[in-house]
Amino acid sequence: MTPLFPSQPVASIYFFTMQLGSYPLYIMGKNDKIIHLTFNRQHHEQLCSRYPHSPTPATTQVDSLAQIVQHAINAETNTTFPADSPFIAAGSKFQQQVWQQISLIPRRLTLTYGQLANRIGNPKAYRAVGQACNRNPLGILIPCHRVVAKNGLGGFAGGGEVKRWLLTGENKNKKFILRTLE
DNA sequence: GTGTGGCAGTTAG
DNA sequence: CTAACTGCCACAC
Repeated sequence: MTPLFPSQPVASIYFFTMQLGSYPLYIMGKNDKIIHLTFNRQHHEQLCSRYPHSPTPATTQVDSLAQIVQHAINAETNTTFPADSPFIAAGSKFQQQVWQQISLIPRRLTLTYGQLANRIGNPKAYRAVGQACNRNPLGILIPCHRVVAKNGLGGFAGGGEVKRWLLTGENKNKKFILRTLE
């Protein structure tokens, strides 16, 4: 499996899962910050096994992070680029440029991989853009589901079904509700 | 609609 | 260092 994640361990971290629509959303927190967010179960399990973490996060911490996601998922635009995650810092220059550009895409707008490659001044790197999207450590907060193929949906680490559901929901101006698991 | 060749960045070996 | 991947694209049928 590809080393998608930084090799250095991160202290004081915890994991929890929430539910968005019918899809599980895996969140990795450190203190009061979200450092990783994905729909991809495999990525989540890799992280769980790689890093020592608290088995039972404090409720206040979980609630606080959940609120951040709940707000971000319905926001018209992303206010700030969440650069404080160590997973962002561990990305290459190219990946950081891609993630930065994605975070500028507002609700109900999509860019193609090619258009995004143009925006970072590397028009032929559309394929590498796809790879960088795949390794986005902060799904939703960095809305990589808004990057699509020129003729079609394109891929999604959490599965095409989730990507399509997110995009149609946004187009209908749906308010997404994040729920806790029982 | 399908096939094919090339693309750039990243990682594995 | 090569080789082998991709969340792609253009262009040809």
